Amino acid sequence: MHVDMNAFFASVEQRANPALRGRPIAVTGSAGRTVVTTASYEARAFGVKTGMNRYEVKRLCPEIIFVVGDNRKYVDTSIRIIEIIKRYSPIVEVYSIDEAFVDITGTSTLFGPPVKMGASIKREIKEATGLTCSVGVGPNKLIAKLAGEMEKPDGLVVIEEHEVEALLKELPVKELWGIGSRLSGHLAGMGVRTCGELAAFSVRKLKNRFGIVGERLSLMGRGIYEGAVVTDGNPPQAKSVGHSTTLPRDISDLKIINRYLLKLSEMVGTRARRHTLKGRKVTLTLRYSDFYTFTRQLTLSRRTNDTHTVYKAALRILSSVNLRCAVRLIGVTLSDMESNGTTGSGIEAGQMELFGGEERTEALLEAMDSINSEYGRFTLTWGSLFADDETSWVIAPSWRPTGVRRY
DNA sequence: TCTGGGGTCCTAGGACCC
DNA sequence: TCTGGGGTCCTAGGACCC
Repeated sequence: MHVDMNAFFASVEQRANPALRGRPIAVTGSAGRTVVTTASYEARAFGVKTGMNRYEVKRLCPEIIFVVGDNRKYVDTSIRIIEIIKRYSPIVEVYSIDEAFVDITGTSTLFGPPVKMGASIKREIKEATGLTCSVGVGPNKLIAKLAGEMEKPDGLVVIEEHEVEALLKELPVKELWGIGSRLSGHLAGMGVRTCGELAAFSVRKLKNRFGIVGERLSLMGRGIYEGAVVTDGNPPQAKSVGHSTTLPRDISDLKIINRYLLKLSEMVGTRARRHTLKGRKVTLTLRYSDFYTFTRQLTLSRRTNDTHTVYKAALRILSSVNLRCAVRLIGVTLSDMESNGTTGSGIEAGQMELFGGEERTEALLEAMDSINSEYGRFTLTWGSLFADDETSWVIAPSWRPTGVRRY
């Protein structure tokens, strides 16, 4: 079963503020250069979509109401919804803040057939939060997800195994979860437009063209999908932790860029430490004013989650880049993670501080983290960040209230 | 005053080693 | 009568997702 909240952020805002109900609203971040994270159904009627900037939206829908997103509200709501879902099955994959897969194989003796169970979940969520969702049921995650997409908002669709083939026959491949615009474009170039055509197409040719993905594509065309519903581990293991930000304006001044690097490194370090994760690879992402985006990566000698070790690595990478023009976006990511452990500065032996520098660093970061977790982030921070200008903290729809991306 | 932010997985080429 | 074959690690980029 797939449970997908309808226009989640926008619906939460409309619940919280009656003046927004029935009106076209768009939830955005707070920064000047922001985009729509969710549009209400009233706004969607005008063609407003996720990812649009303010000007596009305004052009399509002059009466649009922009609402700056409020992460706290979405997280609280999401947690309540997940609690409800978990009453129906222990196997719940929290796929994003507003979406979950549930393995309901064998729950029918407890909750009746899927239709009944789906209706019951929908009712409980509605009662607890006032929000609607779309529920899809199928023989696997791919089909359940597809079923969920078929009726929005407030849908409930069950697809039986024997219905799959007929259903997919004329369905454009792009509608399948995992086939995006690029893949569907390539497939179209090969004369494959529908799932039926995909299923009938030569597996050998697909493999030649797409490698490992080709084989999966062929199965997907037939509605076959092996991926299991994976309950979040405890603790869940993140593969990478990163933060990036689009600057209020394009910047060439290295001093300012460095300050952002420190800030981003601190955010990455804090989050990694909270999950007791350490990483060996530091990636710097830059986007130029012309939107050209690229990454540069560096492997450390030891894993770390220390803010300054990450920061120094990011600085080192930056110094190896010849900036071609002004920078629009900066990102820092820590990857190649391993759980366990404390802070560990991971600096080279030659630079190793004497007299327990590492322990001091750890103690310092621990103290900072605990203060900031109690009083809010950046309550206590590095002196060079004092001059910082406003930055927005947008929540991504993929952000998870629990598990890997928990703050 | 165009175009956010957080992830995962896969590929491909080069360095280096035996 | 040119220059194998196996492997690992590292980096960069691209596709996909919400």
